[in-house]
Amino acid sequence: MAIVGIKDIATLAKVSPATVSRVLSSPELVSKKTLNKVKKIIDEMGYKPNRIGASLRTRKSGNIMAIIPDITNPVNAGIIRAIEQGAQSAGYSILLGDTQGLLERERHYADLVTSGQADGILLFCSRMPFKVDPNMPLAGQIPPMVNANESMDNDEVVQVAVDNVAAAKTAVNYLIGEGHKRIAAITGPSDIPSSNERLQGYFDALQEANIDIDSDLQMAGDYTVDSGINCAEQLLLLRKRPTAIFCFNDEMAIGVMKLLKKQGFLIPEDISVMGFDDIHYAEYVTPALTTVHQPLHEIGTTCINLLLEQLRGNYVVPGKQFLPFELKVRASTGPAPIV
Amino acid sequence: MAIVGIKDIATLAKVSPATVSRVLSSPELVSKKTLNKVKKIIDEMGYKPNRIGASLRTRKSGNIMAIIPDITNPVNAGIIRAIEQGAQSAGYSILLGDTQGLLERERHYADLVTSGQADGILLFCSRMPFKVDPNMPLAGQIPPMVNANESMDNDEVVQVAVDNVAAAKTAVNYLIGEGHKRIAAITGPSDIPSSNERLQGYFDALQEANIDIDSDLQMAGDYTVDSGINCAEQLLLLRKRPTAIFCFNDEMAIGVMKLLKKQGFLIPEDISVMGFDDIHYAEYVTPALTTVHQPLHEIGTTCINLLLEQLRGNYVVPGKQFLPFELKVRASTGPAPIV
DNA sequence: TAGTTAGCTGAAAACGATTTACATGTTAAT
DNA sequence: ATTAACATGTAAATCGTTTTCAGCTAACTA
Repeated sequence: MAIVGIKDIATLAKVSPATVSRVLSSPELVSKKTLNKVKKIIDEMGYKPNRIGASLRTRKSGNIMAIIPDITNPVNAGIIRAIEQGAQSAGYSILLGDTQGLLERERHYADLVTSGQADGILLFCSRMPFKVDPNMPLAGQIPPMVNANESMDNDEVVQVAVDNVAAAKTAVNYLIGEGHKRIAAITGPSDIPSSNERLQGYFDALQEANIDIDSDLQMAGDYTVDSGINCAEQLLLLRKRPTAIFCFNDEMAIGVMKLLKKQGFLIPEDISVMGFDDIHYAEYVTPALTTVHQPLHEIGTTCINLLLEQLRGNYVVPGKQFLPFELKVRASTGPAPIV
Repeated sequence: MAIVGIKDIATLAKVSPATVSRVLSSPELVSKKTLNKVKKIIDEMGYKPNRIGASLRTRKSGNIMAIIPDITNPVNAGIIRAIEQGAQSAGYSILLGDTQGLLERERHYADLVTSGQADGILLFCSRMPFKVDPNMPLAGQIPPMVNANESMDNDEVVQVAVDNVAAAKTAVNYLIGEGHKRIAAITGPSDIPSSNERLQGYFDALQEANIDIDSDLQMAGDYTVDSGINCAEQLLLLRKRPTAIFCFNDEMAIGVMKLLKKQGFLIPEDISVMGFDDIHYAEYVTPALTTVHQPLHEIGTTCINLLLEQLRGNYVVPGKQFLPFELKVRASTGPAPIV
């Protein structure tokens, strides 16, 4: 493809390659006359500078590596979309790595930075993909990086997310406010920080309201619709059923609703269902799902901006940066049934 | 980061850089003894070859550019996921370009190939992002490319998709078989090939069944939930309402169902609703949506395989390659109401 | 023993840009 | 006329690999 190089342009324009390079990257150093002459030739020949050559010299690839556990998850897709926009308008391209939760693949993709293919990392997982010496300050040991959504257990990392503890607490408080006392929680996998944080919020809310914690009401799901169904089944089998079910994501809430409807339960008259994430479809299931809204676009732009800032060589203060969540009350929750 | 280079390894191992390179890429050319010695040093030093340097020399970037109109569309996300898997196991990384339907951005991303950043293109849009001379054979004018889903109007391009005409025809035939005679169609944007193909299938089915085509029953949506709602509103205002509504994607079908339920219509007793795509959530709306299933994973793997084949330098026969669709009959469709 | 051959290895030239250091030419000031 | 300052342009080094070509050694053949 790239049959025409900077030397060809230089020859045709009767200048040196250096001048052509300057025309492209620092035009203010070139006289108007030569500038136009060279630009014209570049246009005529349809010359596109070879980025690889430039990268080698400048040690910048112009790429950003995004490492995501699952791109089909609408939460991730929404964030990625915003990120991609921000990256593109700063002249960066996004390298996408879908890891399916495998550490091995997280490492593989992280290595692309080490090997010069990318200049920074957006990490949507909770594990550190680089070998680091815990006794040394982290800065300097890893490339520019922002950790999003699933937060890493490391204060020195720049992190962006919703305050899962507070968000879950808000959700449960709302249910308590509706008179619910037996509130079940369907969690995500126990090794996922977001799930544990939400569980913490759930505990906090119950404790503050002096409601006893009943471990029968905590079910471990895995963020899939099917696991929502399974957990709901278990909950319905209990002698003392919950009057509300708080699912740690919308997918599981959808599963729960599916089962409840199948068994003839009325939502929310018999049992209230609360989700988390506010995915696009939450609004369109029946009844519309009450859930905690995550500001996907804002998360995305915050991530990319924090990363770009680092790439510009500026200091970014590490630690968690929380973005505002919002409780979306819809039709799947209501007052606790009167016994 | 990449503080240690091939020369450092060479020096440490007391061999030449050439030998180190051979250890990495053609170990069979190196004696066992040197091989082990060099490998050990590489390991110790945690050396990762700089891909940019290698790319410059080999003229291969190891990247594949995927150009998608919208990553938040579950259909695209599903396909991308399969693609990403296939690419990674062949040693390629995916560069993601979300264009939001803008030709300008399609071009921008396509240029990444021209500038050496990527070796091939996966194109999910229907416009040719390269300047081509229509009088010359296409091969040789463009880089390795596969066009997916939204088919380009060009026989010389390698294309992968579901046969939209046949799929839509199957869907409508099913409705006709259920006794429907007034079948509405809510299309996508008129400049999107997939929508026009589905419309063709709709026409074909009606014609074969000798059902008059009523242009009042064709509404132009834009593949969003809201447009489904709007179009459905228009349809309900008609003097002679349809007994079935065929939406050209599931999103719009979800919108239609939302409005129908709000207005108190029974689905499918009063009006049947049919979707297209079979997105994950189609199964979980109420009533579960009858729709045409697209084999996302298969589309993805076929795409990437056809591209990899080209990247290996092998000839791939151009033209459309159809993948099998499947009509998923669920609860949103049923027999036409008796008048 | 000399001549091949096979198997390894190293030196050096790419790849395509950027950038530093320097040269040239022009203008203005002394 | 001399010099300084500035504008503009050039040559050459550089980035980190791969790969060609040639050279060396050791083993094999005649």
